[in-house]
Amino acid sequence: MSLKQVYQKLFKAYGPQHWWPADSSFEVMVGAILTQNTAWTNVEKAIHNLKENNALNPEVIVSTHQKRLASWLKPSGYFNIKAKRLKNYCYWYLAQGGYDALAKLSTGDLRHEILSVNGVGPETADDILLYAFQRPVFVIDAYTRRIFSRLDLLDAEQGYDHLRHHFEDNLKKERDRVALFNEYHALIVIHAKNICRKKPLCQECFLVNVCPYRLLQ
DNA sequence: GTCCAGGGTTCGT
DNA sequence: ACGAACCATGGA
Repeated sequence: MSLKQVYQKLFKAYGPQHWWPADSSFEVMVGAILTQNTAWTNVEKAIHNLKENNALNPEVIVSTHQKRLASWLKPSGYFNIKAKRLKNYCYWYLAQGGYDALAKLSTGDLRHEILSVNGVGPETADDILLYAFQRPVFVIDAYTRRIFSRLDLLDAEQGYDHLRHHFEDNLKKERDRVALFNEYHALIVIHAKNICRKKPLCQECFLVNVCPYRLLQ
């Protein structure tokens, strides 16, 4: 089975996911940082708090005391470290001249820049590149490793960039890779969280043939 | 009560 | 290279 075929099966099974849910590109970036190692429903509460305090913009975030910012982020967990990371990101974001200035950079340069922010690692950076800057980068997360290694479509022990390039190169010829990668990552996540968790047969990976739901056969 | 989320990133060893 | 630390919230 090819990566393209897996995508087609996922799309047929679940349909379009309309990611990333947000009112602005900045909200996408904030969400990408806050969702590190935490459930999305909790991130929504934290973003709600920011909106309620008119703080969903980089200027307010950099000028808000970390303790106060952390109190708004509390529902998303790791609030102290995330307050720090969010401020780091916003300080960098403003120093770079904001969205329009950053959007002028090549994808490679932009990725390198984003990764220079303390608290932003490869997955968060790629979320931002793909969902906020519409760049054709493939996001690798724990689900991607688990599902595709179970299918023997990748080696889970490989490093992040190796796996990312594996997907990007394999899908190089596809049209509109931004839309494709956008939907693909969302489908992987939705598939992983929705199906088979209670079923022993497909606890590790829901894409194998034994999956009782048979969604992907 | 236990487990697990769109579970990642940094820092110390 | 590997483990530890960071953390809230609710549904299964």
